[in-house]
Amino acid sequence: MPLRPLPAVQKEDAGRRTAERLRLLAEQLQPQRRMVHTGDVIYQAGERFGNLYILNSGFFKIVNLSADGREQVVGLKFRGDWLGFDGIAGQRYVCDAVAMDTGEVWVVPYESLLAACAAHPALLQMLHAAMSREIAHDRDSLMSVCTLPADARVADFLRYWAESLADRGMRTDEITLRMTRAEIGNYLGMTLESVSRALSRLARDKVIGFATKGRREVQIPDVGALSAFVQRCLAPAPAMLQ
Amino acid sequence: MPLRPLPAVQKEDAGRRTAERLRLLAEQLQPQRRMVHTGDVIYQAGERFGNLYILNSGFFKIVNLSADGREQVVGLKFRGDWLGFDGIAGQRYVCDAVAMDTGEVWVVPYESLLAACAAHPALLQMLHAAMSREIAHDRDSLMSVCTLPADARVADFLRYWAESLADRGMRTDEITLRMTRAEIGNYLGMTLESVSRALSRLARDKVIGFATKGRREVQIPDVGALSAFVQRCLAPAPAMLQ
DNA sequence: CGAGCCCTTGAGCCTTCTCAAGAGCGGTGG
DNA sequence: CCACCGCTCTTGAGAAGGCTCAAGGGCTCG
Repeated sequence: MPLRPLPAVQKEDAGRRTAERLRLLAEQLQPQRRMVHTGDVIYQAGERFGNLYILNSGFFKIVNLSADGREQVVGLKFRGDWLGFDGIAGQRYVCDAVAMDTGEVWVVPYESLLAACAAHPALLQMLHAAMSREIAHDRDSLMSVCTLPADARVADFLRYWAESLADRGMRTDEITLRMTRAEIGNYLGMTLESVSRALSRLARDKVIGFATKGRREVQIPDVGALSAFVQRCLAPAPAMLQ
Repeated sequence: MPLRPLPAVQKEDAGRRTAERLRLLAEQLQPQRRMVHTGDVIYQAGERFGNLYILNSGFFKIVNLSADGREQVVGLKFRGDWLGFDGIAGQRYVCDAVAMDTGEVWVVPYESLLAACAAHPALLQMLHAAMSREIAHDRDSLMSVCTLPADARVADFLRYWAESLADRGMRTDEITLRMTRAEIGNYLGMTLESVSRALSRLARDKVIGFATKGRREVQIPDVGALSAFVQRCLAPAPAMLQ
């Protein structure tokens, strides 16, 4: 039985790849840069599509709205991620993109991006890779929500957040959740109380720790322990012997 | 309160659009055509990426596999849909694509597609629109699973299936589910028993009907009734007065 | 120092899952 | 032709995970 994701070899160059990609994009697209602050909305469902956005720093959440008023966080975006793909097909965005922190986004008019892609095939490759990654990740999200019990979902969420940071060369031993319990619960399909209980259990099991002040900072001494915790949730049989 | 999706005006030309798109693709890409039968696997997780596929007829399911052996249906594909986007980023497919019926897929080598796109910008537009649609739909799936109770999820699933057929100009008053209760449950994050109970309830409420023989065929006299049922599930207050 | 959030924790309830039994349908072989 | 087998589906009863409701504590900011 295969038991570990093992996300390929990339230790010291974590983040360098992202930085390199961003450098290339900046160079070839010369995008307009725009500072954002917590709560800023970069685009909104229903708004006419025109730009894609590249996140140079900060964090974003993507919020989906249904016709009947349900509202759900369906994605999280980190440095190097693209935003706005959902708008291409219908020429209107179908989600809101909301900043969860101070940061900088690059504005890339879709039409001029296409023009640039025609000249630089590597650009097109990056665009497609970004869309592909988003599709693959959305599916993983769906699988987590569908197949994991609540506690494991929270653990997997933290693992995902930590790994996203690690991929970009950022610290993961102490991370700052940019979301309230309610937002996390919304993203994971559970209530804020359940999120809180799950975090308490993770802390009790020493899989995570809380900083001295505030429960927004989470210490993750070992990301692998989070994966192990998920596995433990999936194998309910305590396996008394052997 | 906005209460109805109202998916734009497209009655008699439903399906014509799809057919037109396919005609264009066939013409410009001259793809290799490949017949498939129920259970055939077009590509598999881990396999080296090279081709995208366009579904000309039949139905596919996309199955995601986790490192620890969980398996989940994360997508359904109908005529005109593209398959294989998940493989672009990592140069390996990360899902299985499995035929649920006899059908025909067109094989489109990614590299030659890019070459064709360079010559025909409309092609690139179609490619991006397909990827964009997939991203938007994956998010809707996540929202359904996260925000709807079991019964509503099943109703919404039927609505989605019926609308997918309608968009392609196919009948929706009587549809044949290509999936077992177990597969539907897996896709929706619930057990097969819950799916069965939900379908029974939908039938009892006359929102759907079952054909004389076999419970695989579902009669949907009015797709709108499915949406209404979803709304009813969301508004638990019986609203006794007024 | 008080107001407004956000978070935690408990108790009871409800939806959904689990386990189990049985029916319907289709295929196979005696 | 019919008996049998395997698979799928339905339905019930009981268990349980997660939700709802409620109370209380901690931060932050004015």
